[in-house]
Amino acid sequence: MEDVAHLAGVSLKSVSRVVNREPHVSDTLRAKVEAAIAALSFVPDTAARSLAGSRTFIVGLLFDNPSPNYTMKIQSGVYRACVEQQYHLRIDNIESDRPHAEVEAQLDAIVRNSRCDGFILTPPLTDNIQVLAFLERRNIRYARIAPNSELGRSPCVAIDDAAAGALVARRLWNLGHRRLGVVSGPPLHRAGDRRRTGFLAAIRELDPAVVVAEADGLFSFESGIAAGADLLARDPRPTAIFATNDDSAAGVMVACGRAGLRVPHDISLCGFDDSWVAKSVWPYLTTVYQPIEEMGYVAASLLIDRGETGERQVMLGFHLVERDSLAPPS
Amino acid sequence: MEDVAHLAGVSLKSVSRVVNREPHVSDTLRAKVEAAIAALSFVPDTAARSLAGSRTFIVGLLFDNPSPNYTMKIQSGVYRACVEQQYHLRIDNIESDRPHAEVEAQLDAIVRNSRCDGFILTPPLTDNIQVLAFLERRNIRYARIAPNSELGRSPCVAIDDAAAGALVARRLWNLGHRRLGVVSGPPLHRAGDRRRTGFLAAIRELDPAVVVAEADGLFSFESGIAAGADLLARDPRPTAIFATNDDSAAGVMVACGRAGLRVPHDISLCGFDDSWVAKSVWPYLTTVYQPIEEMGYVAASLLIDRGETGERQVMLGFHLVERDSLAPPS
DNA sequence: AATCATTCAGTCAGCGCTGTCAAGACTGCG
DNA sequence: CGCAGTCTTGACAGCGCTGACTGAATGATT
Repeated sequence: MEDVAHLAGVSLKSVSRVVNREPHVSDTLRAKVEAAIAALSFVPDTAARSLAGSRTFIVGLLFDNPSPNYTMKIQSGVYRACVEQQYHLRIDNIESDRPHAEVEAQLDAIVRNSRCDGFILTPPLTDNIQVLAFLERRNIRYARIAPNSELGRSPCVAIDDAAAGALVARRLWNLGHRRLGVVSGPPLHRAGDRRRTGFLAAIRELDPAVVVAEADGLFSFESGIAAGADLLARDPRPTAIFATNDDSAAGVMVACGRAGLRVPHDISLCGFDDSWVAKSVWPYLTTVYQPIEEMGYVAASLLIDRGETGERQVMLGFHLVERDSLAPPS
Repeated sequence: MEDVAHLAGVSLKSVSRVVNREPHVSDTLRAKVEAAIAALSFVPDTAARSLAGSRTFIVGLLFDNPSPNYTMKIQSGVYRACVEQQYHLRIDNIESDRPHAEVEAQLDAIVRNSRCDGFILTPPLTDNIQVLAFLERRNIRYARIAPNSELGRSPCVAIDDAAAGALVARRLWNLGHRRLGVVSGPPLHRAGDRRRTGFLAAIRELDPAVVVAEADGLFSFESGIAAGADLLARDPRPTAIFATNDDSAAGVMVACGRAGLRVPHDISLCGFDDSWVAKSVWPYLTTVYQPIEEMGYVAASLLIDRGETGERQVMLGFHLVERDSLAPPS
């Protein structure tokens, strides 16, 4: 930095001002400094910055029970935001199903150790009141991804799961399906539940007389097989099934195969997530895309911007990805 | 740290010595300091350590084209090693399929920006000579995961892919299969090729007269469908197929389904990786487990140990995970 | 014309640790 | 018993940057 200051003929502090985009810097000075920075391809030292200043230029990403696909996508979005803003990304893992005290200890170790500027929370951490309270007590900023409660409590980013469920409902309805089935997610997964209730509500609105067959799923492939078998055994048998995530949809597809039913000729099937499974089954799964990578990006941006911009709650879009698992009832 | 020194009645430097496990520290002093550290639950400040010293306590993990599953597993292994050694993990992404100069620029930005103690390289970066040369030119340490060439060039960790291929060959042979098929990986994936050649060599040894049907795959689901269809059309039709990764094995399974063949009753199928796909198909795939998470762990340990321990090249074990896709020929 | 507010640039201490050097306490050996 | 050599501890500067402060110059206000 000294070299830069020398080359530009200004003080160290002025270079610092330019680097940090502080106000009260004249255009000529800024220009000189920027030229010098470019000439020397100067990069400020993160360690020194965080030691001297109050920021650390690190955002922490907290995970729990990583579903590889989801986790990876969130991470790459967060990473992209970090690179753009010259921040670093630190990953940490929490096992939130441990006893209270132990979770607290894990958190404590992480925050002591990493002095992040803030954390990004992914489900199920997102709705873990204990974690939220801990962070608030320590006065640590955090942003949440896909929270299910107390949206105002922190910056957060999500999609409208109920509306997405309704979208699927309308699509199946418009195809002509009147005997519908739905596979739920784990009991505590509120987002999954909102997909289900949104679906149900939309059908009820279309025709209150239609009853939708329901089966319990756990968002796993295996649970999808069971739920599918369950649904297929109903009388009358559904002509279309909405599984609230892709893994269980893949399971339902296996159940269909075992029952001798071909997708989509004999039965239509729709998943949710547009995860990697959707293209690892045959036929390729029609599913709802949710912008997971983008959610990571937005969450990180929210955190880094330090509330300078207005929006604290961001709702992102979603859309149906039409592939090969939907058809009119035969 | 000052508080610790005070409480233990020693100098700052002595605390530093204990924290860094430096030699020439008496047991009594160490004990005093450790007690004080525990009492105050002191955690050294990483920023200050890296500013003052030569180490940064950060290991960088370099990725390219993340296959979510593999990437996640590597990452969690590396993470585990980092936590144990009080290091931090930084993730960075390289797009190595760009032109030479651009890759160089990406690398340059990363090393300038993050001053890591070393990097961990995953395939295909592992065998990218350009990346290796760059790091060496800058005198930056690195460890490689599953390299295919110049093993001695750096610390690295891998499995014996050829032996794993041979293991599959013997298993299928012992089941009684004599008409065999194999699905290869992408042309440049050397590890995949060694699985294939290891398989072929083992069969040749068992009976030189047996010819193995071969089909080209790309490690993708879709390519597996095509390769499976190809193999199934041969005359005589193979009774067992070895796909050199799980994704293509899943594709082969679809091809079998479409051809009206049931796995494993009509045809046996073996994958490789024990990735998450292996349990997202029905029947569950018998496959070769390779300790991906462990490879990440070992690579990070190799990097952090700074060559103090002897082993620079570590070969890890693998084993067959018997699930439901193998049976004697019908 | 005098006063005050505001913008712009610079000085300097110090963030929390480690590397270097030096001094004191030992040890072994002639 | 003395001297070189080794082990153990401490003093202190300084890593590269930023926050708090100071001072000068400019503009706005009475």
